[in-house]
Amino acid sequence: MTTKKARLKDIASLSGVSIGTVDRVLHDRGEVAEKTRDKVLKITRELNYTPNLMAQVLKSKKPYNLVSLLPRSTEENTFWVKHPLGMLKAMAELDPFPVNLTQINFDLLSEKDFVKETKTVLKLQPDGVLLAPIFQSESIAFCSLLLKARIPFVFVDGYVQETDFLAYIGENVFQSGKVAGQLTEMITPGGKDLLIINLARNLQNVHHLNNRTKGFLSFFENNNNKFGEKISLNISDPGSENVRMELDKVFKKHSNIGSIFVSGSKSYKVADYINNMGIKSVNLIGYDLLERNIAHLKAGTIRFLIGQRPEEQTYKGVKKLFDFLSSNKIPEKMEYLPIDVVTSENVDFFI
Amino acid sequence: MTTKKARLKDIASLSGVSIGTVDRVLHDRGEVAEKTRDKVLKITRELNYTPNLMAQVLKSKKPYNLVSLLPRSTEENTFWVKHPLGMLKAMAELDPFPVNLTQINFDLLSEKDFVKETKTVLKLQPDGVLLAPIFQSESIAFCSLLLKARIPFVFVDGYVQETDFLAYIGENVFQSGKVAGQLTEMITPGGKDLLIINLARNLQNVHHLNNRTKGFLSFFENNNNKFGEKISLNISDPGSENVRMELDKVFKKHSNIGSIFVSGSKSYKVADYINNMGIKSVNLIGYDLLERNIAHLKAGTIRFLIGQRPEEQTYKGVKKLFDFLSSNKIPEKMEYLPIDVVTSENVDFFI
DNA sequence: CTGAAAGCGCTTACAG
DNA sequence: CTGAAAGCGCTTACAG
Repeated sequence: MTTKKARLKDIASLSGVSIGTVDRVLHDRGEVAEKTRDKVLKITRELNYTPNLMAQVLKSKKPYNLVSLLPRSTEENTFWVKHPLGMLKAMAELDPFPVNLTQINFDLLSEKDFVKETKTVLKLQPDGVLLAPIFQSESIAFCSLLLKARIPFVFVDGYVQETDFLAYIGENVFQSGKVAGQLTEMITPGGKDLLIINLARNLQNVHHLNNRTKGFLSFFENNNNKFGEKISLNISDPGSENVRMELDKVFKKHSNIGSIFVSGSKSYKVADYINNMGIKSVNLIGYDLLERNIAHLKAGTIRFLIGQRPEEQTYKGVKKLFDFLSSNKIPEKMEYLPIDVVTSENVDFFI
Repeated sequence: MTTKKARLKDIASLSGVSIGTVDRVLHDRGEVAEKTRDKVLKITRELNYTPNLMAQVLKSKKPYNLVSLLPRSTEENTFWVKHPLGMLKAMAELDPFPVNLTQINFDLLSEKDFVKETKTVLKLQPDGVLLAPIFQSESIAFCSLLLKARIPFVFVDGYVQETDFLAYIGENVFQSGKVAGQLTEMITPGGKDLLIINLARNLQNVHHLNNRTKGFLSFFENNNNKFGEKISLNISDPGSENVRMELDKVFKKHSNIGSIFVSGSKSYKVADYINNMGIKSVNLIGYDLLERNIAHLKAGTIRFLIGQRPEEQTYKGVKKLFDFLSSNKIPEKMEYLPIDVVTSENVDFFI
């Protein structure tokens, strides 16, 4: 273990050739006699040679160009505001290395804009791509172009099974729903009804939210069910007026609701309603550490938020792309991040 | 932003001197005329010069020698088994850089051994030290020696206010107790008694555990108290026989216990007891993702475990030492890691 | 007080 | 097919 690192020079002298030749062998640049090649490779293995990254980087002028393609954070949807921070953190750590990152954004609600921006990405001729595959079929098309151009890509937020992605970093959606189910079970008195709300404008997201809801419900399957009715509500127009109307209807019909599970990141909309109506003793469980969600968490209207570490997703995504490009490191393909259970008392350490 | 990085050469030509002189100025190696010095510094600032880490590292042969001083993980106490993993992860990431790490361990239960090993550390003449200051006064003595030798040190697990540490990475102990209190409040039916157990052999740890307990109790101060009695129990001999005896006494006296809070990492001992006695519907909340705790969590005997990310503590500790030594980066002094709320449904993503 | 040169380990033309 | 040399940006003796 204390042997010094082997250098090209060492391999060269042991093989009886020059370092230029060694380099040609190691980089498969051809023009080397079979016999020389074999000998050099043998010695390389014996010496357990790994290149000195410092020298390699110092020499090579060509930087790696990474491109990210993520939804734009908007007034109406601030979930995506954290993702750039993770990328910046990764870039800061990689500062000594020659890497560039170009951030491209698209409109979360527009397939057309997504397709347009995929073209922008391709024009940049990136060495690696970080992608949130919000739109399924459009993402498949884009990824097949990346594959053809031999550009590795990493998914965050979600993944598309049909593509040849380098890695996915993000939530296990089903299981995070199940965690929400467990928390709900713990804090809801027996006999009460449960209200399950899918609240999202983007229909493409439905798949995602459905999986969470399935996970949520799955928790109750094998537990002796101590609750009353499980009421499902889909709200596709998240305008406050519409949310109020929809919830009015439900609460008029059901007077025994004990807990509400909101499968998307807009639980604050439901919390607003609960506050406005002065409804007491209903437990609200939602997702994502948006400012407005956190305000309700601290005020007590929301009991639990489940966090999916958006920053860590993009941070790790950038790192994995770089490690793959610079050292050929093949990352673990599916990296599920921890499902954070966040309350008013520990939220400050998560932000 | 797209301006190329300035090099010594650029500063040299703009200042009308050689790069040797520029280097002398930047490293304060003296022997430079005041006037030259000023000019060089001015240009350096103007060009926004930062040295090329790659070239710096490539040139300098001298590696940084880090030393860690942590308790040994034992059969009886497996809490410390995770800490080395974080350090190894950091070292793997720092592989291209010239850093070494020597791990020194001591007996968690012996001040004498700790003092002995501090001497081992000093003999190694480290460039930086990572330390778990288990024994207060002995740690103060050690740290003052480090200070005298101008060796920076970072605390994990706990910190000693009286010393001049570079950084602390770990839990906010009081607040983590408060989180436990909140969870307890959420899942315990009104009117029930709460049992609070300090279970640890090492008396030095009492301060630590007391703080958690204080945090736990503080949660109930400002909430209208819906619970019955709060029973405190200190068990200093964690032998199973003794634990059984102590708990027998308590349960004989109190028949209305709704939840048990164990302030240390040995909640599995209490869980063992609960299982053996066939006690039902008591909520158990403990700390740390030890194997035996996790087994009880999955089996349902423990409801919540609170995690303090031991791996991340040492990982970040090593990184901060390296960043400080190599780039003079002053880290945030108090880095409180998130307080993880762990249940049977999300535990797998934490291990 | 200052400059010129060697060298860290690698890659990249170029000469043969 | 192979070797010798230049150079990436920095640091470190050495000469003057």
